Amino acid sequence: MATIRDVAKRAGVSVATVSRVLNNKGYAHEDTRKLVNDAIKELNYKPNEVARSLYKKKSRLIGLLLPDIRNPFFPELARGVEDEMQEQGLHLIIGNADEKPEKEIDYIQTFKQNNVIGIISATNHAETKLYENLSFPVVLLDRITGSYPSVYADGLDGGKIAAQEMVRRGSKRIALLRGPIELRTAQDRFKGAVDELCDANVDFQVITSSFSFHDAEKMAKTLFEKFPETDGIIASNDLSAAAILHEALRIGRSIPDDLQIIGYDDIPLSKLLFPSLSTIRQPAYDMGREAAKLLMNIINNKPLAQKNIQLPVTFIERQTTRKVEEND
Amino acid sequence: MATIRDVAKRAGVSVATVSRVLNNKGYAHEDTRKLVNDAIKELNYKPNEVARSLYKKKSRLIGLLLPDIRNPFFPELARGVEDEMQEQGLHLIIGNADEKPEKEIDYIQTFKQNNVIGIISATNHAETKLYENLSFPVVLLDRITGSYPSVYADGLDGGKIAAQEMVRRGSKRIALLRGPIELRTAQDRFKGAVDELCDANVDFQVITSSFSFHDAEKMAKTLFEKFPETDGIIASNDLSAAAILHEALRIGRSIPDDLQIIGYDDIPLSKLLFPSLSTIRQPAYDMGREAAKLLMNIINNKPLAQKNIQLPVTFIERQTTRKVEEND
DNA sequence: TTGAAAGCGATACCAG
DNA sequence: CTGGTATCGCTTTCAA
Repeated sequence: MATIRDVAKRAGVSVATVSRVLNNKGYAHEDTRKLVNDAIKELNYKPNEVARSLYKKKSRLIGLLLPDIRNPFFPELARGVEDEMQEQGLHLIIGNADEKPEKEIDYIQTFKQNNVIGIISATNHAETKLYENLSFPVVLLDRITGSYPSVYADGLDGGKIAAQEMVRRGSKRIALLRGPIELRTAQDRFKGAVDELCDANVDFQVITSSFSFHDAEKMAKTLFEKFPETDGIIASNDLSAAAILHEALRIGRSIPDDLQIIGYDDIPLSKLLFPSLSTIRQPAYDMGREAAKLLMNIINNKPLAQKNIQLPVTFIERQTTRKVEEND
Repeated sequence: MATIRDVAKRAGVSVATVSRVLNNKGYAHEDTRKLVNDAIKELNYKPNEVARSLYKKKSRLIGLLLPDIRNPFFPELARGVEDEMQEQGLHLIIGNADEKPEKEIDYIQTFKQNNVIGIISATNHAETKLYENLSFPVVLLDRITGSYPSVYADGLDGGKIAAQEMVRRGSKRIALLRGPIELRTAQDRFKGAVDELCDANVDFQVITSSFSFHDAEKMAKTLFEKFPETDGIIASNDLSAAAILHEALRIGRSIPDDLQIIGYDDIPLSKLLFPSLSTIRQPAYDMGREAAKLLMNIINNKPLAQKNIQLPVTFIERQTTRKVEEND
């Protein structure tokens, strides 16, 4: 690999000049500029990011921390972040924390050691001390705590809409899944639904469940054993909803006539389920993009319109809910 | 952040000594060693990977290139790679090439510039020149070309098994999906199936399809329009199979009585479909781990038992295929 | 067994 | 407008 020295020699100038041209900083005569640029092309020179990073204590890397790369919701977020960063000439180190704090610590360490200029985190432990004393900004994605800037979807509204749609379509004995207690986003959608259900003339049960694949199946079985009379289920995410749908069909429930299901997230596979899953859509890709933009604004010291960006959610009507007449 | 100088000062030794202790290289008196280690602990010193990397021209980073992070098969591979690397104290930069060569080039550039010590690639363009002239080893994952070491599952056998099971369970008019022509793995499973079907007393049709989410639905619709009399479908991957299953149920086909479906990959969601999807399982997680091990062996100049590692596939019987008596 | 000093490849200050 | 040079934090000869 050619170095800045090679370029300088070839162009017949000093490394300082090359550096200036490279970074469009300080003066450089038009002619020398051309000389340098030609040399750069001829040698196919690319600056060494490591050397740059060492001096400036800043790389062009962003750390992205995901809680569970197997849940299709997160790759979708990642795509949004990635696309936005790419447009800004930045790159991502994606870390999968796997819901384990040790892994998370380990990744944060790596991020630090590689001079990332910022972190976007969607893990479950951002409230803890892990993120303290960092010399670069942190943006939370799909997560909320008091202290960090964040991008998330409106969980209260999401829960509310889910409950409304469920009631409106006639379910009377509803099971409400409550995601991980420590996740503010999970609790928001839960609360939103609870509030709405309390006001409605329906019975409902609460079942606490994790977000992960592994637990979803067991949870689904238990649900139908304990509450066989349930005629409507508001799931905490699409993964759980898929497991529930599967189990419901297995035991011969008729969907949506006898049992309605509403998921949460709208992961790509939701529409491939059969019947396709009615769900509350979180704009995952856009959330990722917004988080990336927010982080960049912070890094560049741009004034922030708002520190916490909330995106709207929408009800996606598919086939696990019954049709009703529209009366707007 | 404390530097090696701080440690040296605190321990009352030179930076050279600290470095030696740090890397267990060269001599160091037991007492000084302790002195240094104490200082390291007290200051909570972590070596600056960037500086290290600049001097040695080697980082502790591995590049992992994925074609499509939204296809759940790939996160599974990634987990395998990640876990193995983590055990070796290495870290991953995951790049999502999105099936676009520009993105791939861009990531390879980033990998180079950040001194990765190796790349594991699962993209669709490894045959091209992108990977030439790299100063570090490349391992292909779920991909095969002549020139690079690789880890993959036995596609010929996979296709063969799928066809056997399909025929054995009584399908007579089979649609065989053929994945992307340029992917050797896709063609292997296709060929394996074709060979088997040719030998059997059945009709079959070939339909070419991509692996992506987006195209799956359209393809499914077309399939049933063009070949309504089909009674067995061998899909090119689980995503396509899910789309086909969805469409089949939508148009009222009875599964598996009237139509059997066999997928490929065994992504986590396959068992959550209803009926749950019979499929050919590729050991994705293990493939990831093996690829990581292979790469490390190459990096460490260990003798290789084999340059190309083929893992076995298995038929996972679920509910989109009919039961038959076992006669081993 | 230890330390001084020369890099690694870039940036940025300061002098000219 | 341009060039010399110290510097970023670490590793590795080479001498002592």
